[in-house]
Amino acid sequence: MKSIEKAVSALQLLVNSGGELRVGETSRHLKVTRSSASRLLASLASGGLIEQDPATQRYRAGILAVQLAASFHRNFDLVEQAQKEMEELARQTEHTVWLGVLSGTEVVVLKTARGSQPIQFTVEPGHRLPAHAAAMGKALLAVKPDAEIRSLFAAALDPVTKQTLVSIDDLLREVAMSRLRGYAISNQELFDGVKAISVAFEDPHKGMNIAISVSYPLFAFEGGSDQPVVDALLLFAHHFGSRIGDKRWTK
Amino acid sequence: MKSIEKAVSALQLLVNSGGELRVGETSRHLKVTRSSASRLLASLASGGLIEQDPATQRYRAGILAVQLAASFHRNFDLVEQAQKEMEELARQTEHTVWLGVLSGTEVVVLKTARGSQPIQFTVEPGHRLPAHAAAMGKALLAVKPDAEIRSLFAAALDPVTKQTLVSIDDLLREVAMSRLRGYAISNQELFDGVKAISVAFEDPHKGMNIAISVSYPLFAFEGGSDQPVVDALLLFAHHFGSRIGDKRWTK
DNA sequence: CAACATGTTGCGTAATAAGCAACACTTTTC
DNA sequence: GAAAAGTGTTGCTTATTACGCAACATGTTG
Repeated sequence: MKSIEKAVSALQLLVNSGGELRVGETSRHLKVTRSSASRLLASLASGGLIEQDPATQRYRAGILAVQLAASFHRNFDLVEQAQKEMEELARQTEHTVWLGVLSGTEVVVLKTARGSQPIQFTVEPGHRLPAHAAAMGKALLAVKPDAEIRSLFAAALDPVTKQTLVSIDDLLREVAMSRLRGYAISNQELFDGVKAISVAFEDPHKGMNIAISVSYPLFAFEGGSDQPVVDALLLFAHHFGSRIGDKRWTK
Repeated sequence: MKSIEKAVSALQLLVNSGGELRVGETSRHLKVTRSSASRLLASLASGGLIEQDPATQRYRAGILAVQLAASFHRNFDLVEQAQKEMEELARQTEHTVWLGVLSGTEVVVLKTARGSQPIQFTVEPGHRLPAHAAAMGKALLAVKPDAEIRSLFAAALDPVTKQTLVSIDDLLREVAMSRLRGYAISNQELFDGVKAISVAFEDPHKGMNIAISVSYPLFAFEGGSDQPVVDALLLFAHHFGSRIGDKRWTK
C-alpha cells in the first residue's frame, strides 16, 4: 500500500520539521508533484490526524494524534507502571529520571520525573536522542545481537559532543561492556558536563523494551563518587524488573 | 486519496475501540476484505504510526503517534500558556480544571489540573466527552452560529444522564443562555452529582478555540453557593483572554 | 480431530493516484 | 508598481496500484 506508506513518511517528515509542514516541502522530500502532496496532506487532514492552519496554510499535528498517543500510553502497561516508581527513584537520587524506547537509531523519551536538585537536565516527552550517544540507547541496544546493531548503524555515527563514540566497533565494545556491567553509561557523550546511567527492561507479554535512566551534572559529584546513584538505579531495576516479569532481573 | 482517508478512518476506529484493533474488526467496519485491512494496517505500521503486538497480532498506537502529539502540544501555544494559569485556578477553586477543544460533536480533553479537594472528578488527557452534555462543549458551541450547531447535531442527542439535553432546540436555548451569561453550565448532564462551568477562548492568530472548565461535586456546596467558583473562573477568563488577545474578553 | 476463525500471501482486473497543465493567489525582486 | 517567482489547489488522462478472490498457515473452539 504505497500511498499509505508515503503518508506515514509525510508524518515522519512533519515530526522532523519542527511540527510544521508545507505542501512544497513535502513534495520535494517525498519526490512527488505538488499536486500529489497537496492531495495527500488534505487526505490526512480529513480525519483530524493533521490539520491545516487557516492563516499560513501550513499543516500541523491534529487532535487525532493526541488521542492516538493517549491510547498508546493507556496500553503501554510498562510506562504506566513505571510512573510511580520513577518518581520514587527521582526522589532518592535527587536527579532527573527518564523513560524511553528505541525507535530505529534514536531513543524516544516517553516520560520524565524531575528530581529535587535545583539544576536539572530534562527534555520534553516525545523528544528524541541519538541512541549511540545516550545511556538509554546503549542499554536498549545491549538487548539486541551485535549483527542487528551493525545493520542499524549502517551510516556513520553522529558526533554530538567531543566524547561521542563515532566508530561502530567502539559502540559495540561499549554495548558489550554494558551487558557485563548490567547498566549502560553515557559520560558527556550527549551533553557536555552531564553523565547518565541506564538500565533496560523487557515486557515478556508485549515484547517491547523500555529503558530507565538517571542523568546528572558532573559537578554534583565533584570529588565524590556517584556510586549511590548507581546503587539506587540497580535496586530500582531489581524491584521493577522482577515485578513486570523480566527474566534478566528476576534474580 | 481514498486509501489514505480509509487509513485515517482505521486510526479513528483504533481510538474508538479502546486502543486495540484487529484485522477482522477493521475489515468489517471499513467494509473491505480482510486482505485489504491486513495490508492497510501493515502499511500504517511501517513507519511506526501504529505497531503490531507480536503476541496477540493486534495493532495499537505506535511511537510516531507520541511524537506527533508532542509536536501538537509544542505548536499549540494556547495550551502551553494555559498550563500554569490552570494550576493557579485549580488552587483557588480547590477543584479540577480541564482544558479541551471541540472535535466534531465531542470535546477532546488536552490537559487537566487537579485541585486540592480530596474527591476529584478528572479524566485522562486524550479522552472525549459528548459536547452537548459537557460545559466545555456548550462553551465552545456558543462561539459558532446556530445553523452550524444544527448541522453538527443532525443525529439525536445521546442521553448521558437523566439531566442531559436531548432536543436540539433545548441545546440551542442553553447555548444562547451561555452567550448572555458569558460562561456555560453543565448541571449533572455528564455525571450525576457533578456540576461544571466553562468559558471558551479564541486564538486570533491560529483561529482555534479552547475551553477551560471547573468541575465539582454538588455536595461540595450543599447549602452554600458556588458563586466563588464562578467568580474565580470569570476572573481567570478576563486575565487569560486579554493576554492571548481574545477580543471577547479584552473588555 | 474436525470445524471454525484468524491473519497473511499470489494473481488478474478494476479502481485510483500521479503527472501535466492551468488557475488563483501571495511574496519577491527589480 | 509591474514583473517574476513561488505557493497551494483543481480538471483531465494514463499508468499505477489497490481491491477482491482464492489458497494457505496458524491458532481456537466444540
